[in-house]
Amino acid sequence: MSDLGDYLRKQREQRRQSDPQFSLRKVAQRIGVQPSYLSKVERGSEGSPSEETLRRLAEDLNEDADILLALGGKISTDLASIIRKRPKLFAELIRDLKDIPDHAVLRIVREVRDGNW
Amino acid sequence: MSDLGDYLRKQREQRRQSDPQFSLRKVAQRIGVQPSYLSKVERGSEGSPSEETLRRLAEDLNEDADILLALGGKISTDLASIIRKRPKLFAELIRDLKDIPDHAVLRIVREVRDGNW
DNA sequence: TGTACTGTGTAGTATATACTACACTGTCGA
DNA sequence: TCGACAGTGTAGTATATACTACACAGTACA
Repeated sequence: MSDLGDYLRKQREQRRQSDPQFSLRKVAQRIGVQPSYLSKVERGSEGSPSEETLRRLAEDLNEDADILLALGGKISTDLASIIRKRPKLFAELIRDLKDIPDHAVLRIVREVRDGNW
Repeated sequence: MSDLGDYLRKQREQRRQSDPQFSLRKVAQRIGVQPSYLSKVERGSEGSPSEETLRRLAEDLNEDADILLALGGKISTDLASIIRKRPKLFAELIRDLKDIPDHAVLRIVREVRDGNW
């Protein structure tokens, strides 16, 4: 039911196979939430955690924060703030890139990185 | 104090000079909010209106919705959803574009549009 | 067999969001 | 001077968000 929940449980269980420190309760304690809450999040019977909590989860599970945030229906505030500074420009770009395949977008990323602009 | 409020008031007042239908009360009625609420929004003594309300405002004032949303601290849900579908890719791209000047970003937009990818 | 874990269910809560309802005051033209 | 506008101030509200607190049942191992 919940993409985020399924993903989190899968990753945590995997980690848990080689390290008992990745029980639900231990993770919950490390990231600073109640185990019952994390349990509900993993089973999708709760809305998405806050950005802060998702970031702590990402760090603890060694996952990419942007991915967890996306699965939780959020966008990193630093990205949002970059976009908000030039809303028309980024709106145009992002909508244009909507249907462009990954490899082509990656080529643009590489071009930008190389300074070919 | 409020960028959004200042902007809205300025645009509305300007429109009002040539068309009395742009009084605060008239606009409020057309977009479906109480005049007192719009008044507070324009003076920045209220948080940002919802995306829906900002969109109606943009339409009524003939302004760009992405700009009003940005001033209101929001990002269009359609953009957010495009990003969330490929979070790593877009996160990387957007962070890389953070300090790239407008004209260079525009060149990329044009390239994408021309299919040079 | 007990104690030390595991995950889960139920109920409640503080804070924020996005407004409404209504009364009030001021201005301006007829 | 009055009626129809204009904008504003105060108070209240429904809903969502992001959790907590605590009790409970099952499993394992010493």
